[in-house]
Amino acid sequence: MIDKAEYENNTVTIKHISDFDPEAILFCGQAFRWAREKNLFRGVAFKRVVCIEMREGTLRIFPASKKDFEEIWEDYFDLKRDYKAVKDGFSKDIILQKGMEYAPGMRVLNQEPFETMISFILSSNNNIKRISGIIEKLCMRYGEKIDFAQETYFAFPDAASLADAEMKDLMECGTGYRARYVKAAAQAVYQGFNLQALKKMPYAEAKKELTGIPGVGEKVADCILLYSLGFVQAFPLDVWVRRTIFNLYGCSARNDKELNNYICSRFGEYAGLAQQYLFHYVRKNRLGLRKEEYNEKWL
DNA sequence: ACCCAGGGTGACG
DNA sequence: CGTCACCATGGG
Repeated sequence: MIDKAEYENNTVTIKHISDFDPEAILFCGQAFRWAREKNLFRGVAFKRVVCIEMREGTLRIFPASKKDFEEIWEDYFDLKRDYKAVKDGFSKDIILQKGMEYAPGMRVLNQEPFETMISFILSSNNNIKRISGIIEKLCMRYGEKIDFAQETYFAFPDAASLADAEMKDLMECGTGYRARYVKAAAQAVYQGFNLQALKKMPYAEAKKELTGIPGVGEKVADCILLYSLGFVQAFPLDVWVRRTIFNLYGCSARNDKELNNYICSRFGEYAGLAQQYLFHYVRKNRLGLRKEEYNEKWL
């Protein structure tokens, strides 16, 4: 848990925060709209620009009022969750232990559902650097202007503006063959598909609803569920995590059903958080590319 | 010239 | 149900 927050000069200050590593949290591939300037991290979310700074165990969030913190950032940064307890539950897993050791301050954000949906539709068969670039161009073309510190930023576009977008313009942003998915998904939301309502459904049902949207398959659905709808059991299976499960864990599942059972029984109700430690760890260290590599390199 | 990147879709068996 | 070519685009 965290110490009580203090509010002063439009800045929220939280002392003695142990499980919070901005670099890991913001650049592990779950969010795409953060930038770093030395020790300062600046991001755009909820149509605002916000900065965070970690110094000697103290986290500062600004500009942010008490109201902003309680209504937005406390949940966005998942500050109500006890990550120590979560990590204790994972401590018997020797591979996961390495992941938690590599980034003890990893957290899973709770982002805006529509932004998360579009962002991960764009992630398919793509890489993180390029995804960020595409999203930035979409924001510049379709997002609301935000003036902050003598500079102009752009909010993530709402469903209406992307639903009305011309394919040619979407392509110019670099979306490639995913342009039609972006437009169709935005149209679905604009015409009433209620992302927030998924929060109240069981995991399987919410996932089924999401996979009905063009460009959203199993993996992207799990990303939306985990990163924006509070389903911490959702376990996005990308190429890295898949390699990890088979090459490092030695899973021998023959199909998706067996694989899901393996993950569920192995990682439990917080599987999605485990996934985040694993993904960051193996991707940054380029582990699990082939069988037995883990043992060769680390044991 | 190839291969890969936080995959999804549609066709085919 | 499982497999597979194809899909834009940029970087190695």
